[in-house]
Amino acid sequence: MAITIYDVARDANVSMATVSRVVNGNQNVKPSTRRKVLESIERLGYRPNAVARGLASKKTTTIGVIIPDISTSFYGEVSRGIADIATMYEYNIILSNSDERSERELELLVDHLGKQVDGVIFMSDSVSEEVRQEMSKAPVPIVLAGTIDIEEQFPTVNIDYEQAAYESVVKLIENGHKKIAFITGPLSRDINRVQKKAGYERALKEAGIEINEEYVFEVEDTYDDSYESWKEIQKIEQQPTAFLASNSTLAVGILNGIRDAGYSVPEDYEIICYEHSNLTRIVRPQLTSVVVPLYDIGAVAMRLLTKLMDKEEVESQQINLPYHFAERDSLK
Amino acid sequence: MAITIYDVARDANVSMATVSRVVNGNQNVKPSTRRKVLESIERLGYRPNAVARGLASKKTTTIGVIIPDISTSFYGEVSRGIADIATMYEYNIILSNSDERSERELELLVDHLGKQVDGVIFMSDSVSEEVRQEMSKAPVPIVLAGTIDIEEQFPTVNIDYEQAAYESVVKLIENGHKKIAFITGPLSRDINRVQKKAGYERALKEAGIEINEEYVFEVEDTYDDSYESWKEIQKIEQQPTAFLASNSTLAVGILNGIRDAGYSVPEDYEIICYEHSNLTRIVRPQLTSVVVPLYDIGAVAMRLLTKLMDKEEVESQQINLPYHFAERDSLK
DNA sequence: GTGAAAGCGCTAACAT
DNA sequence: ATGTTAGCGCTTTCAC
Repeated sequence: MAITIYDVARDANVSMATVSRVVNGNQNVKPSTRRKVLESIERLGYRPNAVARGLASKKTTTIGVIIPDISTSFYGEVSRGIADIATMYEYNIILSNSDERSERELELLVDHLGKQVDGVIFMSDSVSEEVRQEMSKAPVPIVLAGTIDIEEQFPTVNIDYEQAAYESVVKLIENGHKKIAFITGPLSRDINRVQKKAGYERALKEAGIEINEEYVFEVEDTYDDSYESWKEIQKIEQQPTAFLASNSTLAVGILNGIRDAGYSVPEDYEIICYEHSNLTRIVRPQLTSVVVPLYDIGAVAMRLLTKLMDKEEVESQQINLPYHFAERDSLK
Repeated sequence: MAITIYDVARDANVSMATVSRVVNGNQNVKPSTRRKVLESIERLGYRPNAVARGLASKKTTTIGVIIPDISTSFYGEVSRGIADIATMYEYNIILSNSDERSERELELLVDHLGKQVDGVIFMSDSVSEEVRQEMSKAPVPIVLAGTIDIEEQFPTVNIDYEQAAYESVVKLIENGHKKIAFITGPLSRDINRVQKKAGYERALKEAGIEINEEYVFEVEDTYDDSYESWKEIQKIEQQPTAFLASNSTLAVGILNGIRDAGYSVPEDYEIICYEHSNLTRIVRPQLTSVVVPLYDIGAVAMRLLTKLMDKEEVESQQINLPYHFAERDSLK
């Protein structure tokens, strides 16, 4: 059996309460008794039991993180931002993958809440109705990171994807393009449909360019799917001459499709994309992109959550972080 | 205040013990009472408190995962393997990043153990003496994943990196190379020094090729460092003609260095590497590589941990998974 | 098949 | 400054 607070109390000739006080850094302890207790703790090798502490105090210093897939560079980077700030505020993280299955997200939410987490950071490409309901009933704060909440009901940290798409397409238009394609993951996801596609369309509309649904390529969010999609794109009679890709993986798929077919970027086609990894710098030509501050999205979301858990006032619950363009070689 | 087991008991006119039994699927409950209890649970919206359960039962159904950096593709993939098997066995994961700082690893170990995890999966590039001691004292099983334990003290899941390096270099030798370089992350890490470099040297020795320390390039484990290292390599009077890279990121750094300088792969230089991401398929030419089954390493480690936690017999504590070569275009 | 009761190890009033 | 005590919500003997 492990050493408990009771063993320490007896060894140091004080009460459990006093031991608890020194362990928790309470100032109401005489320096000499503190020393005595610390010595007993050291000698016996006492380690507080966080589970017992959690039950008694109703705080676990643990938060839940529900994420689509930790093995992607996008979510890996966001998670690191979350984790670093969590460490700073001495929270542990329970991390679970949802694969964006709403049903699984629901299970995980219930599961994490059952573990009495003090807060939750939720990531997904859409917030389903059932998930929204469960989150509404949650007894602890929840922050969305890199996740669109069309109802703006929950605290959220993002960039303005719509504006970024708009500005990207404006660049392409300024370079003389009129046949601009948008290659994206599933449009069932709010982030793709309500934000990125909307910005793409706004730029076209503003330039008086007719929106052509044939130029919207909806694929699975994988390199291979994007690579294959090039074959479809080539079949179109009115070939697009420029691409906005909704992430670096898709952009690289198209890029390789183009180059393996013997064409050149940016001479024959220009490409711009959202950047979610260093892939954009690794390929040739390097890709001009919207740099999404993934780490910061995670870090700021976690910081916001700490404030919410501490019941501090927060000015804004819907945070949009700045982004910038990395001008590289896939635009002329 | 949330609904407790006591509320359910009263509502269903049974004792707490009975509620506990139906919640835990104990068969010693009459179907009719079970139904009654289930109905109360449903109506009141009762959710078991896992913290209280953990305190009473001394099992938290949570494991600790200590990982260098979740934002790398290597560890992201391993983690996913761990997480999927953990889900299967209904364990949650507390995930923490150590950045491979031994001091931090120690803190995390103590921290996770304090949270009463039922087991730990530990990843690092070496096992320091202090960490080894703390792990030895741990009251729960610990499994190392993708991590070399030179003392073979702890259960471990890996591939035979030494043999893989050996076979890789043999391929290069068979292609006529005698000046073969090894580009690697810090040699302070056991995995690089004791395994990969050793295999590299064994192949050379066996072929009667003199080992030249000038051909061992030790860099930080980043794309940029590897890319820059090419400039150093070029200064050598006796240029190497082939490379073994200890991971895909370093391989791509060298590859781009070579190509940006106007040389060709595989015509001027050949490259082979350990594959830790799909980068090898994305770059041109695609890289011939040793495919490391990262997901499986995580999955098997977690499966092994479940057996250990259940005190099942396990035949072997040191598991080496199979690997294979992906023959692509960076070798002639 | 079901209930009573004693903890699990700690925190947090409340006394003193 | 320190001690006493009542829980926190559950599991787990042990009776019946």
